[in-house]
Amino acid sequence: MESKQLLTELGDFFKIFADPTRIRILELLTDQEKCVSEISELLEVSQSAVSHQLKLLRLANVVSTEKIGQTVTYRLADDHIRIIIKYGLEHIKEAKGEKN
Amino acid sequence: MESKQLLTELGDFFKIFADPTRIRILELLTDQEKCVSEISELLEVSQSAVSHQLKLLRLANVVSTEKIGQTVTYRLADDHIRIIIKYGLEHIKEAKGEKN
DNA sequence: TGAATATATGAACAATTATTCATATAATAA
DNA sequence: TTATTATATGAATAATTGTTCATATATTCA
Repeated sequence: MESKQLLTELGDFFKIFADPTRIRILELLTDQEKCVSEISELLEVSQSAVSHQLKLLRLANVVSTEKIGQTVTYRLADDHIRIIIKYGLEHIKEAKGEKN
Repeated sequence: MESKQLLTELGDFFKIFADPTRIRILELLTDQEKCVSEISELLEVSQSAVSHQLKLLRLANVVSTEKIGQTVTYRLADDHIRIIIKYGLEHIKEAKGEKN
């Protein structure tokens, strides 16, 4: 059994995925890195809201950034993120399937 | 790109993991099924709080139950849950390691 | 039937959080 | 330098949520 503190940190980590805007950003970054304005336009979420959420993603080590000129490019930090999203999607798709 | 609605459902799915009590319950059930009172005692969380959280876990298809007599046994619904917890733990342990 | 045990649940309060709005910072172009 | 563009951020409001307390339901035992 892992320590209570570590599991609380794990809960905090999963909070990152527990918001529609953030999970949409992460899924968008699964295939390709993108800059803030692209994310904002593709998801139809205000630039401010996107920046706020990207900050949380960055603080959680879930995305990394690269600044070139005025634009900041965001990408997934590592493959754990891809895998977690993948298995989450599989689970809910299966759960949906089993309802029929 | 997955649909906005599906990704919102995915966000809701991850909310399940985004609470210290729930993630501790899930980690506890990783190795062995347990009944409500065992969970309550092992985690030192009130029976009421545990039952409330177990209900959410059940509604999200994350655990399944079996009632025998007065006791209700809870277990993880499928291996996706184990895998998601596993990769989550790996991610935060690595992130910790990289700080040093 | 009545008492005891295991689990579930409704209501309410406290705490957390996502967005908007306004504005700040930084980089480029004119 | 001034204007423009890209991104970041502080404050405030609205909405969501986890726990506690009290109580309900269900099962077993005497």
